[in-house]
Amino acid sequence: MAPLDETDRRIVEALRADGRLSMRTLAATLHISRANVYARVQRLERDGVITGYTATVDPHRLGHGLAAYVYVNITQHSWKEVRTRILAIPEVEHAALVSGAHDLVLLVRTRDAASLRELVLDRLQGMPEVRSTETELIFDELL
Amino acid sequence: MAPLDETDRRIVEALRADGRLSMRTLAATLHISRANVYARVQRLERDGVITGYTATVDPHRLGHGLAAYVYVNITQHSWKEVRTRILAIPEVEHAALVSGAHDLVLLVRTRDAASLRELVLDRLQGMPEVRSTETELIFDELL
DNA sequence: ATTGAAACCTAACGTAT
DNA sequence: ATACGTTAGGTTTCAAT
Repeated sequence: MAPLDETDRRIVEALRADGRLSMRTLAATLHISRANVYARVQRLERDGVITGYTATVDPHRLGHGLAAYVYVNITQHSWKEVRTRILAIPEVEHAALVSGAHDLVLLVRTRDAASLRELVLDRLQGMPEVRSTETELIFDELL
Repeated sequence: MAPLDETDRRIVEALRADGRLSMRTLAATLHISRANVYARVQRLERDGVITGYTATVDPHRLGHGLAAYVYVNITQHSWKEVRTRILAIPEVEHAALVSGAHDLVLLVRTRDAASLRELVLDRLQGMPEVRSTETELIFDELL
C-alpha cells in the first residue's frame, strides 16, 4: 500500500489508454525493464489500484439505443437494501448516492423508450424503498 | 456491419468482464474455434462495436477522493464549442447532453473540495457558454 | 534494496493452408 | 481444425548503483 510514484502513475495511465498493452511494449515505452513493469503491475493489481480490465463498447451497437439519468428519492434510507436491488438491474451502468435534492442518481441504458418506461415505472417505482423518480433523457454523450 | 448474433454478444460480454482474456481461453470457454473467435473479435473492433480496452482503477487510490455530478445550463446552444472545452478538462469522466431542466450533466472527480470548487467556479463558470451550474456531491457509488 | 539486462521455457498470437 | 513462425508471458539469475 505504498504511495504511487511517477512510474506507477505512468503505468496506470498507459493501461487506461490501452488495457491490452503487453508488458513488453509497456516496459519499452516507459523505458524500464520488463521485470520492473511486471512487478509493478502485479503490485498495482494486488493493492487494488487497478481493479480490472474491460472492453469498452458502443452501447448503440449492442441494442442500447437510449440512455437516461434517473434521479431517485427513497423513503427509508436503507442504502444496503436498495443497493442490492439496484445492482440486480443490468440496465444500470452507474449508480451513485448523492447529497442534493435526490438520494440516488442512476445512469441507465435501454433498447428504446418502452423499455425505459418499463424500467422506471415498473421495476424502479415498484421497489418499496422508492418514493419518487425523475427521468432525464440523454441526447448525446462525450465519453 | 452485420447484426450481432448470440456468439458475438457472448464474446463482448466476456471481454467486458475481463478485457485481457486471451483469444485461446475465450474460444475455449465459448466452445468455438480459435480462428472463429479471432475473426469475430477483429470484426467487432473494426465495426466499432468494441471501441477499445481499458484498465479500471480505484479513483480513491489515484488521488481522486471526491466525486460529484455537476449540472450545467448553457446560454447559447453551441454544443460543439462547449464539447471541446469540456473534453479538455481531465477531471470530467462522463458528460451528457440531456433533455430536462439542465443542458449538461457532468460526472467529475477531484482530489478534494478545494479542487472541486476551483473546477466549478473558475473553469466551468468561467466559460462564456456556461450560464449556471449546480453541484451534487457523491457520497457512495456502485460501479 | 531496487533496477536493468539477459536468458529461459511455456503460452499465446496471427496467419497460413 | 491443424500447423508454424513470431511474439508475449512469467520467472530466474546476475550485475550495477
